[in-house]
Amino acid sequence: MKQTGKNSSLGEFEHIVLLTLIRLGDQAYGMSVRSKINQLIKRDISIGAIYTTLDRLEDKGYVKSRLGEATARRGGRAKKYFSVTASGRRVLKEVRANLEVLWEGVQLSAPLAAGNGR
Amino acid sequence: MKQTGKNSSLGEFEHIVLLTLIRLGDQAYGMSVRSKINQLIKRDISIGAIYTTLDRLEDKGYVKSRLGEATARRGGRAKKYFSVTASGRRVLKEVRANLEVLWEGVQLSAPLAAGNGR
DNA sequence: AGTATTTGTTCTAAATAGTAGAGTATTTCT
DNA sequence: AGAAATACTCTACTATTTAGAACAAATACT
Repeated sequence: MKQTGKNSSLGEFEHIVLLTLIRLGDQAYGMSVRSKINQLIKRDISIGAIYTTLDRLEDKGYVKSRLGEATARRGGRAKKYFSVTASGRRVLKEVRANLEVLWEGVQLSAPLAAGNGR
Repeated sequence: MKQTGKNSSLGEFEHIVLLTLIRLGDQAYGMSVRSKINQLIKRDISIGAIYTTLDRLEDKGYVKSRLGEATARRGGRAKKYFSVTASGRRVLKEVRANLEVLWEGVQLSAPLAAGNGR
């Protein structure tokens, strides 16, 4: 009875988006996710990239969405809010655990023992 | 003068492979990378997946390879050893830094207010 | 009212990354 | 020589990432 719960992995960007959604809480929607990512790490992602990822994440059941109402500001049209599901949090936790194992003991910095080059 | 040093990011699996190479040190070659990954995180990757990723990583300049000699054991044919370049370490460092920022303050665990599960 | 501007999402197309597995080389053991 | 073991190559395919134009809806301005 292989309880192989799928290859619990996340694409690199899916990982980023999921974390950002959690960060933004109830203020997470396409545009805000985009600017938050741009703010947190220096990476300018197109808006299309955000939505395709959000959609895929929803297909996988890692996020769910709800439609909001328009706000009273110029162009403030209805937003589509996203939130991370329990399943999404679980996979995030697993990915994190794997990363911790993989990074454990890895020392980047100085190539000390490399035999003084040559 | 945009010193845009590329979108320093790494695919999810590239990330894993790079870390594993560092772990294995001078004993890193296709087959050992595969079994090491399988050992560290529970993930059974095909051998083909390992090599295509290794090749791609080499194209990007994140790893370099050298050919070893055959060892005196049944089937011990010549191995192709891989090592992470300075550039590879650099990108790894950047990815790590980004991940740290993204995870900062993110609390997964208890959905306290979620209404007792379900 | 009519139109420009702004905020926001959809859709489409294309490039990059991830994955499996069969095929090919060697090498030792019997 | 033939079998078994270790290792790498190659090919094909699927999934993820990415950009940007198109579309929608709401307010601001004249």
